[in-house]
Amino acid sequence: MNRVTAADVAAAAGVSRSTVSYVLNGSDRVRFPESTVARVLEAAARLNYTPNAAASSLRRGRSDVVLAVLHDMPHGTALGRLLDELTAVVAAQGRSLVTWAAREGSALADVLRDLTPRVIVELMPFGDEDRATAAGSGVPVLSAIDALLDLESHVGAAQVDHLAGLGHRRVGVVTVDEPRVEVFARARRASAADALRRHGLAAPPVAVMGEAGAAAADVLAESLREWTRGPDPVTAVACYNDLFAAITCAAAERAGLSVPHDLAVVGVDDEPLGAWLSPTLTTVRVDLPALATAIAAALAGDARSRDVDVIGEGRDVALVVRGTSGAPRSGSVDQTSR
Amino acid sequence: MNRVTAADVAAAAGVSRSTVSYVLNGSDRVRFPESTVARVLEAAARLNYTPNAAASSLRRGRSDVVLAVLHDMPHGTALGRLLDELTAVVAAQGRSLVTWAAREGSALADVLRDLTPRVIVELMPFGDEDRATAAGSGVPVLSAIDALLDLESHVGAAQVDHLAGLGHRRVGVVTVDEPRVEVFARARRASAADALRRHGLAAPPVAVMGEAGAAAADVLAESLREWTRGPDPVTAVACYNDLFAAITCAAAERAGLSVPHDLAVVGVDDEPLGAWLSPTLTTVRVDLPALATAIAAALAGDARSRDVDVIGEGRDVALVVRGTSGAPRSGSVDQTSR
DNA sequence: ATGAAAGCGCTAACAC
DNA sequence: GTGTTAGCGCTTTCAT
Repeated sequence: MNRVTAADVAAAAGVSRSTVSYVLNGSDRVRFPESTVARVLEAAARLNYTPNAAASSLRRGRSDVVLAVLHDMPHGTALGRLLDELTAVVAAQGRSLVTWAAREGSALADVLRDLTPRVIVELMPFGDEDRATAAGSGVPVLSAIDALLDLESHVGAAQVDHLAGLGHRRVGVVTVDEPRVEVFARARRASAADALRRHGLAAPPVAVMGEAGAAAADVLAESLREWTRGPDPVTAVACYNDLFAAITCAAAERAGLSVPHDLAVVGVDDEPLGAWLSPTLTTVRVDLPALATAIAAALAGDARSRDVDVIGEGRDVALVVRGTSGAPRSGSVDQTSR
Repeated sequence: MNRVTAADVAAAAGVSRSTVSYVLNGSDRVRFPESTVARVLEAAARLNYTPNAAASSLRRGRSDVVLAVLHDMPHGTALGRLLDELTAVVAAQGRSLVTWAAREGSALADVLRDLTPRVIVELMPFGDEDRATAAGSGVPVLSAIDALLDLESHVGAAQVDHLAGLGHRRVGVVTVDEPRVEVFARARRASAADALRRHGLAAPPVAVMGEAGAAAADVLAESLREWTRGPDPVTAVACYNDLFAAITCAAAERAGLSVPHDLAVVGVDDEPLGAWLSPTLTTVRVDLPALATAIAAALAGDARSRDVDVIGEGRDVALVVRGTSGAPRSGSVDQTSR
């Protein structure tokens, strides 16, 4: 099947190629009589004409493709929700959002050889090389990193506010050691630590987890035993995400701690499965649709050559209170009254 | 910043535009002296030259973009694994895989106006409209649907084989009513039913679930009570995926059934969180990397204008045996001996 | 109101 | 070996 070009449509409609272009692009500059428009439209439909995207972007000097870049980190459902929403709002702008997952060994330069997007949306922090590529390519980069970090900075706070509100005085932090999410993990635990300070509580003990493999719970159980020993035991844990919250619950059981009575656990991301753990998982849900909208708005404002930072709103973080969090058992040791 | 073109590089290197093109594309037809090559490469690097993808695909008459199409169904981590792997193998072919999520209201035609991929990979069944668009666009479609269905047809069988092997004689099925995954859900439950027949067991009672909302477990608990009533109770359940398996476990508890003693439960997808449920979730893991490789191989064979079906291999399905599955309690009622 | 014509940046056949 | 040249299909200015 030979591709149908505008010339074919023009011939079929008995007009020139430029008329076809005008009619199809609905230029405001020129108005064509109904009959001409109808003839062109009919011919285009009959021949199943699809404009050549490459020719069109070459001539216009720009494309209507928006490229969202993330990496191959096994991500939960949260990022999927963000991408779905982003796809929709970008589509509403008459552009197309496609996603590309960077991997160890694959460079942004590769995809930019095959595709010149109108703008690149940075959803995961670029490495130095990719950053240089993006900068040199002349394609504007819309970075969502600051917005994401802003959101993250409320995540740990939401966890701690909830736990402190329940009366917990010693809170531990379970974080993850994984380079690709390091920046987010750091933001989450930093905001948790900040919140603890704000509540006048001690700095948290931190357990840094590697792979979420089978041994993870044993390792963590050891930390929990240590944290809960002594006169001033940890009674609550703020976890990096729901997966590690689930592991923490399993670790608690192995350490002989009952959740939530001996230990309250709070995750992040509101994974669907978390609602069906027993006890059901208390978690922090981030409002990704709102972030998608913010990104889309920045996109509409059309970052020229300078990067644009989306400013997320702090309240786009909501606690989902379920079974793994409750008040500490009969007050802390240092509260002898009552 | 004005875009650097091949002409700029040519001027800087003191050669013609075609030489630049030849050198950069490494044509086999012509061989240039080291010095020329070096000069061109140096100039390109120094000017930070990026070829214009649109011009290049326009001229070549094709692009090196592969477009993977799926829909906005909230998918688990399994599909993410598939996409990551696919991105990698496609990159190894010197092409770029980008992903586009179709949504209610957004059409494939929209993205094809902004992007002309070399081939479209159909990961979720197209609707009639998108199928027509794809066909009319002249872009070959590589459908992974048949391969996915082939895989699915082994999923239910793997669940049932495991359960029958443990001695279960009455097995129920929990499936989902969601148009976007209907074809896969049907394949899973059909293969479970087939397997039961093969084992000489009765056709399964089927619970069709809607949303995985809070009420889901109550609804399902009612079904479980019914199934386990009477002389020939259901002792095991094959679930659509891990989420519904978790809901089934919760429902079992509400129905006063102990998992796995009164009821064995098997999921699908090997969601990371499933390993931390209690009891830990037995599940079926599908070998997506193998599927990605198969798709990539078909891609390399370069579907001309006809669609190509990837043939998946049945053994790319593996049972992950964990805590929710065990032998039925002291044999079935009809096994009076022993 | 419509058409002719000039490229967008690149590739590749062909000439020198 | 290297340069010249002719478009790929489209948009858009400028004539008519």
